[in-house]
Amino acid sequence: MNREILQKYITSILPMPTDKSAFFAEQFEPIKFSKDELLLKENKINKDTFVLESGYIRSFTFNQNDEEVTTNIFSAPCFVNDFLSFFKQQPTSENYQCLTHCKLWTMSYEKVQTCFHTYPEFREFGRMMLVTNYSNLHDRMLGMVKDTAENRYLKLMKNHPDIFQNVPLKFIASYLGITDTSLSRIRKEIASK
Amino acid sequence: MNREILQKYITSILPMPTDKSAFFAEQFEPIKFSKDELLLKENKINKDTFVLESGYIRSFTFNQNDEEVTTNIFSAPCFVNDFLSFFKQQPTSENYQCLTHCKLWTMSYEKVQTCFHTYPEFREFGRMMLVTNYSNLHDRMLGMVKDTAENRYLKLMKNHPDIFQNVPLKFIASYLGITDTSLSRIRKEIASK
DNA sequence: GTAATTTCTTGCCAAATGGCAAGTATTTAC
DNA sequence: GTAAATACTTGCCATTTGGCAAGAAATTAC
Repeated sequence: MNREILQKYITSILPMPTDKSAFFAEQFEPIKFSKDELLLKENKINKDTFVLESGYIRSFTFNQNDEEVTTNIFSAPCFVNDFLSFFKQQPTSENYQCLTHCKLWTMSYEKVQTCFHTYPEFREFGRMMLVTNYSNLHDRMLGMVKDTAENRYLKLMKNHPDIFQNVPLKFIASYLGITDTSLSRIRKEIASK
Repeated sequence: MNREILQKYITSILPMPTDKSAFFAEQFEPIKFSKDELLLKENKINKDTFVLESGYIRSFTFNQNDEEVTTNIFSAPCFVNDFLSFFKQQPTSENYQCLTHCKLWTMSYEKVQTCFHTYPEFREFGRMMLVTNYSNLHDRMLGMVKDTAENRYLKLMKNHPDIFQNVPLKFIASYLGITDTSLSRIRKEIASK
């Protein structure tokens, strides 16, 4: 595992002096998960925050017909958390599942709180992390309202081509809000052009 | 205008002693907008944060065909902000338009920063505000992926029946990710049951 | 390496949603 | 109060997406 990747990711969220980012990166602990392991289970509390260094994770829940729905796909580097569950220390309603072997950095809720209280820059960092994640989610929401399924597919393909090499299409389809059958047809249609 | 409403709303986001919430409520200034006025314009920076006391606001942008798309509908009490534009002080890509006469409470970016630096509880409040808004957006996202258009309509009807009395259906339809024609048919279908 | 499992594609048809245009209802402007 | 503008509904038909099932392709387990 490579703590410099973590440090660089921290700086990408909030630019700061190297010694600061290095110190904050020091506060995380490395952890590895195997494929198919669950990082977080529904009805449990998200007690640790995670930063993904390498690998792929999805979150999923169930619809009215008890079918799995993939709600998010995480590709490194990024935070992997249910923010509501983590910051309010209340149960989550989703499952977080590793789709590949995963390397992560983790920090306990208590330690995060301590850092918030102790280091002003860490607070700024935390705030920017939330704002960035809010903004990403907002953009995804806009896509759901503005774009066709085909355009959502094309955007994901453009921004995260790596996901298509590492995550089964059925999960990607669900994440895009369509069925795997439809995604297969959209791909066929695009390929024929 | 009624500052107690603001104070109560602050407490609903993060429970705190009355004197604290009263003090924070004091930091906001009242402001009123007429119907159709723009609170925030695309390409401008979101320089003030707003809390809506009464009235209805929508945010909108444009799709590839230059058609307006309603991205959010705000009903009191709630924060009305482009968080990315506000916290990063960078231009927004959306327009925020009053759909009725609106009463709001406002605080400048500089004052928010000062309060963050000065009052630990204000920081906590700001964090919870972000987490709450993230969570609401996340739930809306889940609805887009999990629910049919009809179910999204029914949920909105259940959780915010007041919106249907105050916001034109064409904006609601767009917000739900469908056309006004489809919404009209869904309503007809439901009424016939 | 082979069998079993999972994933992906495709054909058939159904259901949901959209586009357009006309007509009705409601709201706004003066 | 009346005319104009806006919002909403509806019919007709097209397009998109879904459901199911069968088969092909790829991956996994042993």
